[in-house]
Amino acid sequence: MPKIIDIDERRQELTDAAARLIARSGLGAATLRDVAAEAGLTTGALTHYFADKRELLYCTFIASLQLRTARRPDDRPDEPHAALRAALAGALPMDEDTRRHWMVTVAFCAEAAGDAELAATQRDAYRDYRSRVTRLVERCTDGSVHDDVEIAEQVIAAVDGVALQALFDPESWSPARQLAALDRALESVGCVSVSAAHC
Amino acid sequence: MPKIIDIDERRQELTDAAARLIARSGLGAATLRDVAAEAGLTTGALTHYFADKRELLYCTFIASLQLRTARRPDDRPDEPHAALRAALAGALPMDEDTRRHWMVTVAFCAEAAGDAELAATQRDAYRDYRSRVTRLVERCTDGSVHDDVEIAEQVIAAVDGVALQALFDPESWSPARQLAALDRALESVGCVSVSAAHC
DNA sequence: TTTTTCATAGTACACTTGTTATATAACACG
DNA sequence: CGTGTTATATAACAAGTGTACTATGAAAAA
Repeated sequence: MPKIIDIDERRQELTDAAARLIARSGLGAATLRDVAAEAGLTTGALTHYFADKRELLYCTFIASLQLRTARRPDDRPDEPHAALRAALAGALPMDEDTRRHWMVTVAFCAEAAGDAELAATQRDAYRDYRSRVTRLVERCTDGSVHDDVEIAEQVIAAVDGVALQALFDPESWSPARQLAALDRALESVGCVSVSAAHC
Repeated sequence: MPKIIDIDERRQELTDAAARLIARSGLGAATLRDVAAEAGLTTGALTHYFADKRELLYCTFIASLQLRTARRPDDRPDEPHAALRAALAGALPMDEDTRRHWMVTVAFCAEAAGDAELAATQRDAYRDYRSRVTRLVERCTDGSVHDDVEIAEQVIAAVDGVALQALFDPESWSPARQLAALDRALESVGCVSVSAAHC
């Protein structure tokens, strides 16, 4: 009867367009018309898939989060230290994709200030991230220490701090420098990975 | 001849109102009318002191930056390690003022995505911060090491990473926990301060 | 007191926004 | 081949935006 369309795919096209626009020109530039145009559609189609602008922003953040979490299942090393390093390196804004995710995150945070539900979403995303990294740390320490959570927090903080600086100063923060900072953080915490030489 | 008014003070009242509004309800809620009303004035007065909304946001960020940098000249310790620790602790969102500054910074970053001048401002602010912390680190290491800048970057990253997490999860990040994370970072970098006991 | 000059209020305007409603086009299915 | 259902486009709307303009008030200086 109806025109068959992959609704999830369409939604992702739209959230992708929103993310692209936010990263390129800021949150203020992400108007409904512009997002629709970026996706090659019009507001009519957009409102068909998202009730609000708020819902669009929410889904854009979630989609960007999943995109960063579940990408490149091929280069996921088995060795614990390498796995930890790879997971953390994936959060650094070294390419266009991770940069975009970071900009979406920042925009989301800026909007979450006055919105308790968005703020809770951001908080839970961080908690998930923390527990995931904690598991990776546990595999490294093999239960020999009792403060895996603290270690995870420390390396997450190191990575996010570097990311925040690198976002607006890519000249000072080449991918190599970002990785070097990550390795320094891993080293000073005792979870040294394989040397950075092979990168 | 004219009505004499402290123009700088007025400007600060307005940027304060803007910062308060941004921190409370997000950047989107910081409309010119609302900012003026928050300061007890009207848009007429606001446009008398700031040409644009952009200039208002810019000055709000700068003012928030200076406010955080140059506050409490009394509790600035002389001992190098304590001085470093105090400077870094001042960046943690442990009270309403620093929380506000962080929210303003996030909002500024979200807007700076599409504005090269704002982005450059954010970048330079970070560079200033980095060189200031580097000087404090130098006083700690006494020239015994050659990578003071790397150490400074590492502790800055640690602090900012914690701040970012603490912003939207204050339940998990009490001031004590934030300070503990800072001390852990200082310890693992070799710049241990006086014990956290006296705080 | 009078004059001058700026601070501020108030208001109007042009524009953009998010949203809603309506019309058209496309396509699966009987 | 209709036909009904849905995707999408178009258009209109009301609200709110930043900005510009004008009028008023207040106070310092003459």
